[in-house]
Amino acid sequence: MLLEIDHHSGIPIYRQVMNQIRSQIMTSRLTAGARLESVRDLAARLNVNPMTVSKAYAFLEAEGLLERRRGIGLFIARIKPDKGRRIKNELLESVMDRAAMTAVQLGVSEKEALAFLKKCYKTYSSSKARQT
Amino acid sequence: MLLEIDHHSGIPIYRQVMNQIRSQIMTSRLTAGARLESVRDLAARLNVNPMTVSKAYAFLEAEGLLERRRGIGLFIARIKPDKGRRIKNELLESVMDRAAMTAVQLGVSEKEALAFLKKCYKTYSSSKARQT
Amino acid sequence: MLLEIDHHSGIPIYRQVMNQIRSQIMTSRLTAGARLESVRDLAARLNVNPMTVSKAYAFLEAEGLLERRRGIGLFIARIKPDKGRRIKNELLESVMDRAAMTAVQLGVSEKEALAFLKKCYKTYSSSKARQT
Amino acid sequence: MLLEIDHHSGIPIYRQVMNQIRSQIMTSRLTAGARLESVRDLAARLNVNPMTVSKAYAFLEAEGLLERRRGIGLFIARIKPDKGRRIKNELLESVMDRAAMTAVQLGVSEKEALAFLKKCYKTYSSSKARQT
DNA sequence: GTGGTCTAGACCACG
DNA sequence: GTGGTCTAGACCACC
Repeated sequence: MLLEIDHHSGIPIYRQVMNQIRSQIMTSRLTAGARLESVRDLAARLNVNPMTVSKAYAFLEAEGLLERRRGIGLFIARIKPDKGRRIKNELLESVMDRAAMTAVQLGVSEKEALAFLKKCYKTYSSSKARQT
Repeated sequence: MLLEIDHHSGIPIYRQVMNQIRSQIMTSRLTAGARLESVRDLAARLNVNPMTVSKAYAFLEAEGLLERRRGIGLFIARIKPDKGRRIKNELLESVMDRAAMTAVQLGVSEKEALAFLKKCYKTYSSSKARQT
Repeated sequence: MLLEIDHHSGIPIYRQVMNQIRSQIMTSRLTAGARLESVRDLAARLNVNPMTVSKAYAFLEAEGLLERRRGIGLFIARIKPDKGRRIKNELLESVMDRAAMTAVQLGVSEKEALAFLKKCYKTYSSSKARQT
Repeated sequence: MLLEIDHHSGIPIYRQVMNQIRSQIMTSRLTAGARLESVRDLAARLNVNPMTVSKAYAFLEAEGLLERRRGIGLFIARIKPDKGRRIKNELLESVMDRAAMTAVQLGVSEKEALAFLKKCYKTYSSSKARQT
């Protein structure tokens, strides 16, 4: 599992872990039934405290994205497509909402705003291509 | 000066104050040379701690958007059109960047992402009442 | 706020805290907008580590039952009646389901099962009356 | 012996094994004197760790429901009708107690609680296939 | 003052 | 081996 932690971003580590795992599930890079790296292993790999990883896993479990099998490990839950779409929309909405709000406040026209997003999108999709 | 604080947004209050003042400067609703409300007055009016307002003012001063005239008060700084555009772009870029990143991570197509932003934009441009 | 912790029940303390707060919200003993006891205060009162209380609060916040106001404290969220009812049903269903399952497995008739529940219900509702 | 394990239920596997065997004894599907499957055979058949089965057997033996005959195997113990009824009652009481407590805490009326249990009972008595 | 995050280390239940 | 819980104590941001 590819995870990248930025210790200087100001975003809590456990949140970064949550976001990245959630996004990998949403984009089917992690599929239902797959086993997650163990808490200890991931913690060692990321060089953080096991409790930090455990916290991320616990919240994702509360969200219904992960399932525990006692004494064995944590697995990606099989979720209904419905729910998947809803989570996706919520995530997208929150960020788009914020972008739109800022644009309007700055007096940026709709056209400009869209152009800006387009530019940023291209940057990310190409950088992702490189990673893959 | 019209300012609205949302105690439930999770965004630090001093940030909300900063964002709204900055956006009013950028959109010329506050013009160079105008005097700002005193820390105590604004704090009383918004029903927040004076330190919170003071902090917002201090950061805006550091950004060069406000000018402190000792013993008199704070005023909107004259900024070069160049700088104005740069600030605007920075603000816009940060939110758009985040939006694009999320969209890409979620596997949302460029087209979808743009449509989503468009929808949110319309919401905000029509109801400008709710500002953060 | 009345909270009782049983250190010997085997149920994690943070779960006990969650359950009791959730139930108090559901039964309107804690009403929307009310401020919760601070993490440190509650921890001191229950004689547990502050992180344990914090954990309970964090999960309830993730459930949407609590709201944070930065630097001020945690408050009961205003939730839609809809959502309240759904949560109530989920809680009730899980426990009734288990009871029914056990009864069926033990070969207990429906009539007997209902009579048994009735008896237990009376015990609890009267003991609650005494507490109030 | 028919046993079904649900790896997703969150209930410890050894508990599931215990519950099902106990319920089969209580409902005379397993009768006194019958020999139990060996730990290794049952473990292989359920595809679980032998220690898990062994643990379940050990607890049932401690409860007096099983008898160990050295070098031969485990057998269903002869239990007095009295004791059988007591065990049955204990099991039933624990779940009903919990159900009643939850209902009272949630402010659910006795009538509602009974109706809810009735509904769940019917679900289980019709589809006995899924046992825990 | 408030809550949030992280660490280090102990102990437990489960398989 | 797995994850879960709890503690004690440090540090941070916000008000």
